[in-house]
Amino acid sequence: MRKLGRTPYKQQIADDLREQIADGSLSPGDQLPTEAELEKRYGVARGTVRQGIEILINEGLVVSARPKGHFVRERKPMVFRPQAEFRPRPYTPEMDAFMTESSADGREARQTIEVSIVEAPAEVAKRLQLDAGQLVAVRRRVRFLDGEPFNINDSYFPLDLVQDSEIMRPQNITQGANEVLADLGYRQVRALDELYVRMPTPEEVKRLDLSPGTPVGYHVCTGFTEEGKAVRVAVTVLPGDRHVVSYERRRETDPAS
Amino acid sequence: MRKLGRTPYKQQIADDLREQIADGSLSPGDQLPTEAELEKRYGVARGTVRQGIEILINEGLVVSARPKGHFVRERKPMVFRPQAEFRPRPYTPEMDAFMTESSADGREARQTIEVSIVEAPAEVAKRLQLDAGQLVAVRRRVRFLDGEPFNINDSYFPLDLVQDSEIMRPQNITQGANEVLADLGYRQVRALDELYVRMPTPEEVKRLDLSPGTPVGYHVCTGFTEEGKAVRVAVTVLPGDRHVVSYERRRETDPAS
DNA sequence: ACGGCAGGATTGTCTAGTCAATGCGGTCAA
DNA sequence: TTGACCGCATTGACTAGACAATCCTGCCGT
Repeated sequence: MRKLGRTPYKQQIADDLREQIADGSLSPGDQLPTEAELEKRYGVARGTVRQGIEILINEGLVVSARPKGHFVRERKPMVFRPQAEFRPRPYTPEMDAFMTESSADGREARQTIEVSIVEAPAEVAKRLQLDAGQLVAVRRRVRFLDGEPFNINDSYFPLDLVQDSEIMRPQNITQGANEVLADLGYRQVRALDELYVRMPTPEEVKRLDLSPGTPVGYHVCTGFTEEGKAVRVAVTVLPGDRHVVSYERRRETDPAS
Repeated sequence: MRKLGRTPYKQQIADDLREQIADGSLSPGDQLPTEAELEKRYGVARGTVRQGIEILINEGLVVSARPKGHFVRERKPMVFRPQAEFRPRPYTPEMDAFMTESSADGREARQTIEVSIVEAPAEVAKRLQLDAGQLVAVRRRVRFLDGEPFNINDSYFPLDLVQDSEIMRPQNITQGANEVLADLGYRQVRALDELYVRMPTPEEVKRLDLSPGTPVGYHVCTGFTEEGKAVRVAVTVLPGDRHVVSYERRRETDPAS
């Protein structure tokens, strides 16, 4: 029992369980066999079993609910549509066909808002074309659905633009921050979206109550006025298990047709 | 040394090292202290040290190069621009300001192509408005940059549309598969992009040679003709450590202005 | 009927060790 | 000089155990 050159036990355990999850013998929400059970079944030490399960946890397939056991993870993403701010119209009809499951219907929505003035983080300063250390206003929001944190949205504005405006008040802005900016003379007509895929920082894990093995989409949106001035940078952190990012595109500048 | 209620040692070790990575005392490419070294430094068993490092590996911050040691991971993402197929024009000028680092300049590009006819996977069938099990043509590509696998792109087409066309040949299509489809009378004018963020499957890990702790963006693009017929589903797997997804948007249907 | 408490099942943390696998550098022979 | 080989440092896999933490369940007393 001490020679290698085979696939490690932990890997085999992970593979077997993953297979069972894939083929449906274990459905989302089901409990996995207990560690003791697997220990017996495979004839290995508990530490090895745990390492096998650890693999699945880090793949986001399993969550542990101590001390009840390990469970197959459930995943129900919600649509995140960056375009909505410029084009609030509904999806193309074809969309419904495969997106009906992702809706916020009947769920209780809520958000916390916190406004402050900070030195622009390098990433933000770069996009707002400011020097490092210049001050910006930031509206930090955490959005909840049914009491669970759903995503983080931090919007940064050059301080001189929004000083004393409604944006500085830590309340819900009914007509939207973009409209307020427009009223101030900074209507955004273009935006650049960047989406990074990575593992969350510990801080994000805490703020969003993420379980291990949950990657996040890190969405940075920079809004520009007609004159090409960057007036807003919105950073959104989207837990991968709770979101689908969606865009619609149309062909432009047809060369033929 | 046997009472808990404190933060676990493994967590502390991970936190300390993460901190050092964040503040620059450990730069990308640097070697971490060896396990033996950390064992001594923290006065814990080697297993505990390993668990601490494991955390960072799963966060994508550290890679191990056995038996040389553990190293701080390097990350250089490349821009992925789904819009390019409909709008090959360059970025907005502002883009350069913070995207210059992400370019393929001077790197050797290559791809493998493999064409086959398969039963449509459920996910694809749904989007192509086919019944489960109907046949589709699929072009599977793995794209390499400097010999390293960079992303996977599988494009599915309803079999009856592309039968005997150039799309069925496992070669590079110089004018692009979309042009071939257009020549066949199925010009795409709209597309729907969906982007899921998740951990890779073991198969994806193998195909893309991903190191642990690398999440992927799972990009599904459905292309529609003028009549609203779905004629193409492209599934792209984007390793998070090697890509930024980018979109440009413009305000439409101005209500005011 | 109800509240609290004890015990049990289960996962979480950790120790102290063994042996395997691997890449690198240095030694030594051709 | 070159190539083969050996040893070493390091990480990888695993064992067998101990004790901690946590939630649930069922019992008991009021």
